[in-house]
Amino acid sequence: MEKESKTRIEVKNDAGDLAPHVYRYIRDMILSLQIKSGQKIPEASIVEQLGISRTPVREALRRLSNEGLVVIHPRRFSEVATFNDEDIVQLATVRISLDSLAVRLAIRNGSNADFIRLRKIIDECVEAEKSGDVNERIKRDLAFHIELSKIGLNKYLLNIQKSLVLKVHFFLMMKIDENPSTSLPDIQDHYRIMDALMERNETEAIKRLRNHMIGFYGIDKDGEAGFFEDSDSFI
Amino acid sequence: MEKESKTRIEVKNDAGDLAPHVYRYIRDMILSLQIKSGQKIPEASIVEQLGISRTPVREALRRLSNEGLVVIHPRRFSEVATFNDEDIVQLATVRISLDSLAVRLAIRNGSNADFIRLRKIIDECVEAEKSGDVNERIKRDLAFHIELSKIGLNKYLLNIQKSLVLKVHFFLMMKIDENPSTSLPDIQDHYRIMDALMERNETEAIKRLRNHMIGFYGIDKDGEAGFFEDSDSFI
DNA sequence: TTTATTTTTAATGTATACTTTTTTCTAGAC
DNA sequence: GTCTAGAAAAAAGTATACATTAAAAATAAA
Repeated sequence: MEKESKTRIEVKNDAGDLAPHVYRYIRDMILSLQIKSGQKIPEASIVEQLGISRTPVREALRRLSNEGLVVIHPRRFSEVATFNDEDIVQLATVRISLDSLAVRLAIRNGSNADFIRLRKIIDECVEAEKSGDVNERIKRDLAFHIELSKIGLNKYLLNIQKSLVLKVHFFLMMKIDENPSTSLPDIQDHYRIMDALMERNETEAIKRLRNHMIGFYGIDKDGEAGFFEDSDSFI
Repeated sequence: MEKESKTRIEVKNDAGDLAPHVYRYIRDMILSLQIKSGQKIPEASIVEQLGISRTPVREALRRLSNEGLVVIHPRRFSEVATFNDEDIVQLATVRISLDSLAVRLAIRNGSNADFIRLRKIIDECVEAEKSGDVNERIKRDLAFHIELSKIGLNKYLLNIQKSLVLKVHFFLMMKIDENPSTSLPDIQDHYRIMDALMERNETEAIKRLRNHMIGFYGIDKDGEAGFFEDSDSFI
């Protein structure tokens, strides 16, 4: 009761804009594994937790569905999406293509100041790892990839990357929850990519980026991303 | 009055699912230029046209906003999105990366039957061009790229491509509306890409695909800024 | 005539009421 | 004991009512 009314007040603070709040609320519940894969998300439960009406809740759920974090079964229920290993390979496959593009664009459009900002994000990721905050560790890891796309100044690329990264974030949190000793992508790789970026060495940056992702996602030559070996040919 | 009730009945036919109908209704209004770039889309106008309530209309508008065909100004109004040449260069830049990936995946996962289906789509596009149906001509042209992604069996790639192609569709319709003599992408290129696909010649297929898109959109080989300035080939 | 202020209006955001469908629970048959 | 049928409940889809805000209009002041 006490908690409910508190939340209500907080959400109501900048009313007229409930849906984005609810969106973040549910999204963060999912990313922090307070609701897990396959678990139902009844509109009523969110309504009751936030003390608002169904309208903005439905809007938030639809948006999350669009982003693939929630699956809506019409007239039945909404549930947290499930990602299997095949899904993640598919995600990674697209990400490798787009991150490669991001590197190219970043080298063309990025200033040294941009790259220094990028390096700072890696530093923060290292900090998070030291402190043991896994969620923050993952967030900063992925923030590197997002920032890289930002530097490229292509809004469509950036939007797509955000949407993909959101799902990867959830997947990694899940994996770690299942098995706390799950290894994460090697942060040091990011520094290596950075070095190539600052030298404006596109080929090398892309090569390191691909190794980084292919290595982590375990995509072998027979897997989908095996193609990426000889592909500095395109674009 | 008469028209209103007719539409209402039609929409109500499979009620319980109004939002998707409304989504398609507004989307097709936009793609067919019945509502043009920058024009406002008051919820009330759709409500009145379809004889339904605001709820599913709002849902449809939000979805269109997610897909970038509509811009929602909170508490003010929704309008049809505007795409300038820079936007289209950015879109095309991402598409080239993703279509290249699509070619790789298609060669890896596609059967001969898949490619025959693909060729049929090109044939239909040629038909549409002969018949002078510009909308169908564009639709079939883009259907080729969508089908190519479908063959690759990567759902994330496919979703992204659909979303990008939707915007390109609108942009091309707009350009043709502004200047009816606007040239469209060369259909024959699709046959050339097809040939390489059937030979499972990845390098050649990608090369032809890139030439196809770069040629039309006037993007330089670095995947960066376009050259609309000096190319009257483009619009 | 112009500009500032107030009022009105029109539009969106939110809450609630109503409808329809799906699920759950229970009673009865086998 | 389980299976089926029907009633009851729960949940989502839709419609409508209400609240809030921003634009437009109207009025007042300079």
